[in-house]
Amino acid sequence: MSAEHEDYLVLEKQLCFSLYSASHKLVRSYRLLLEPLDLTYPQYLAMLVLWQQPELNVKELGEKLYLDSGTLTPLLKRLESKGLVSRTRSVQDERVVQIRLTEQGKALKTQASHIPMAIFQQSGLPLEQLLQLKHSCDLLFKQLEAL
Amino acid sequence: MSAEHEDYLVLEKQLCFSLYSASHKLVRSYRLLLEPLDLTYPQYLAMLVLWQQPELNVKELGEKLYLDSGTLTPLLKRLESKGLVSRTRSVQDERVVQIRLTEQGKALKTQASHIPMAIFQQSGLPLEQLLQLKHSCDLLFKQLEAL
DNA sequence: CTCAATTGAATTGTGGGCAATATACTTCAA
DNA sequence: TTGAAGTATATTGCCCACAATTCAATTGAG
Repeated sequence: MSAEHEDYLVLEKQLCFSLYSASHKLVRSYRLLLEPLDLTYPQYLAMLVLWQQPELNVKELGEKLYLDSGTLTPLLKRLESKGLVSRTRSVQDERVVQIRLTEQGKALKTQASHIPMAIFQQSGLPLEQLLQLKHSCDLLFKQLEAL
Repeated sequence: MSAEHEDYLVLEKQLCFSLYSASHKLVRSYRLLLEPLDLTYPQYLAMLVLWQQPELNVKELGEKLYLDSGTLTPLLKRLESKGLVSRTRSVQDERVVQIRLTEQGKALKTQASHIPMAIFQQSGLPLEQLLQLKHSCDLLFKQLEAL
């Protein structure tokens, strides 16, 4: 192993660890904000999609969130048990499960409206830097996707 | 709820989701590279620390990785069962568990030496942008930490 | 010196992620 | 029309993440 390569095996120098840690820290920051809504961060992400499109199936939701049914099925069952969504098999194609926002689920949007701004303020970073960070993350995602 | 605030409740506009998705995608990208080493990404992170500092206790490791004993104890037991580390209670203070790299654990570093470069190439982004991304992630982490 | 407070690790319980597999349903071509 | 291939969801099993709790060991104030 060359000394040159060895240098890269240092935790503090790795972008990946920074991204990994920042992502977990962010999820932890959401925890307090989401506690009053009784949602976890992945559940909140699912609700974000449903607030835009109140009815879609598991596959469509998975494509938006980049998550598979092994993750979504139990998550959606938990949302269902809280009365926020309904899960019903499609009549046309019985393989498909339609997810629908309930009235209670729709109502929750009001309580969530302050969250994006709250997180923005907690980040303490200028908007421009956050937008650039988002852009780089999106680009990185697409590059790794393409492989 | 103002329409202004409502606009922010859109998945695609959220930095947090971009960061979250990029982080998961990155971990998935490591999976193939780490498979020959029989390591998961969090296990690889622990090994990175140990390759720099072959002996430290659980608390010290947790401080470096921002993980607690609830995560590390089972992870370290798995590394132990693979013969990569040893776990022994300190004689001076029996509350402390010392983690030590085994010879096999040290030897694994050679097989890992190409990984940082491989990931860099897979990212397809210029070094400068990656460094800037890392810097923003580190800054975001510190800001959220400070609350 | 003693006992209350603190500390380090482990355990428990809940909730993601995700690969692999299973199952039921649908489609399509021979 | 039938059987093979493809599709949508669910299940299982393993691993991480973390809050809350427990427990033993240590420390320190009085």
